[in-house]
Amino acid sequence: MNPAQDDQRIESTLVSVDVLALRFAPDARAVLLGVAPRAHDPFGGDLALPGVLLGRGERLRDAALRAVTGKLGVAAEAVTAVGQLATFDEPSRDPRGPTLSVALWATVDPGRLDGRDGPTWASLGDVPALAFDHDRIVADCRPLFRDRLWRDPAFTAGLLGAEFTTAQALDVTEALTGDRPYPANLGRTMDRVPGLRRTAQHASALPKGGRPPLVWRWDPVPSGVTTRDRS
Amino acid sequence: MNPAQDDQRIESTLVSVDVLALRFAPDARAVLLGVAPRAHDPFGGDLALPGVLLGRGERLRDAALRAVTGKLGVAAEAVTAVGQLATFDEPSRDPRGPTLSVALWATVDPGRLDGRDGPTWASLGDVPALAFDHDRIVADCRPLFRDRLWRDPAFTAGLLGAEFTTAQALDVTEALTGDRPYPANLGRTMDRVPGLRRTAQHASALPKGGRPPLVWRWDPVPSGVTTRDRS
DNA sequence: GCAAAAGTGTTTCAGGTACACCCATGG
DNA sequence: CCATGGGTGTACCTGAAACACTTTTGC
Repeated sequence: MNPAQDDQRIESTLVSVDVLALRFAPDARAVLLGVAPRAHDPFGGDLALPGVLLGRGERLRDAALRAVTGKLGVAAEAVTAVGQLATFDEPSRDPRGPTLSVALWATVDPGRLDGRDGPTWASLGDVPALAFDHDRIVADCRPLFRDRLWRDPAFTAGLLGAEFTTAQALDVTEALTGDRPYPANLGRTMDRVPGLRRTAQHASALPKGGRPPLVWRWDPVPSGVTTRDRS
Repeated sequence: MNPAQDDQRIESTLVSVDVLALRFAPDARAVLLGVAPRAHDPFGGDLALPGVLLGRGERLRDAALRAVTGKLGVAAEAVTAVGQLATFDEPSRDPRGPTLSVALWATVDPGRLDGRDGPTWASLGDVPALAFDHDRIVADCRPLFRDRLWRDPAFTAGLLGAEFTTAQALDVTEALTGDRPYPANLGRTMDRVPGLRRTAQHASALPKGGRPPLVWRWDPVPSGVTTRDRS
């Protein structure tokens, strides 16, 4: 109707990128979420998801890496994959003013973590109270993890690593879906995952005896920080 | 590590909201996508998805309504539901500078459109070339529609209206999934959709004869612009 | 009554779930 | 050789797909 109607608005919203950094801990047999105490107010000292403000022209994945390296102290090389989850637009979610929050997931390879373990890693099954609306973000995104496991190869490979055993796959599945599948059925599920192969190897040395589990491997994938995101 | 590390960046990215406005046309038996010629450069005159810059503190859904009313000339009351799709962060997607694009869907009730049909409605099966990266946005979001149909009640009810026939349900399903289900099977699918009920009524007057299809209705839902989005 | 289009019931098949059984290891 | 735990094969069950058949309309 009004032909002079224009795109321009005086002030634009700030965009923050909040990361749900996931890491599988084989020893604890749990999937951990990276959280860090906030350095400044608001919520100074409280635990929160690592997040940064998105810079002008910055890619979401780059901002996510910045958040994970800066706030969690995780080396960039330890981040195996990054992907998109959802966007939260509640204007009052940040007391400093309206801020859009784009939630991303990132998977961390515990093998590539440098020594000192600065950040707090909370078990996904027992996440402490977090600053801002991060509790809600975690709650809303948890079912999205469940959907991605075994369906999104980048996510799954990022979480489990290039090589893993059936036992570890069982643990991860239990952590993300809530119940532990029968090993036989999970094996068949994994057979249907493109790019995933059984190897002839068996992992030795289980803590308490038992048959050594099969080793699975992703086939060609060059790897690096991969994601099949719209960008 | 560096305790003085700060959230603040000098300049923040602009956020645009681009809307995939869907409308079911019972006569054409097709699902249409709302597109409009751009008023200004860049891409002046080219067709594009309706989009606006997100104002400071503005909700995504409000921006989407602003886009649909302003760019498509659709009355706000005709928008039956709004929801989130994905975020696109390619920095070069807008020649004017880096802009984040949050893609939303909106459903439009053709019955509540005011007379003059300003906007172009393109069949989802035959979308013309669009400005910016909107071709890619449409391509990426199309499978998301398929997932939402019969699973997201807000989306489904928004698209089909409060009351619809089996024949219309068949048309919509075919438009969104690519193939037409057997009427019997679709009926059973709809029986499993929460809130959806068969009525005793039959629609009369088919164009070319044939048995009059059943009428389906959503039960209590107050309606209005509904969405079950994280916000 | 013939064509068109929905609705009903039934068959079939694939997928997932459950489980009984076998195998390999530590003690 | 026993406990532990993964692997193999198989039975079962649910849910979706396909189709024959019936019902209701327009011409």
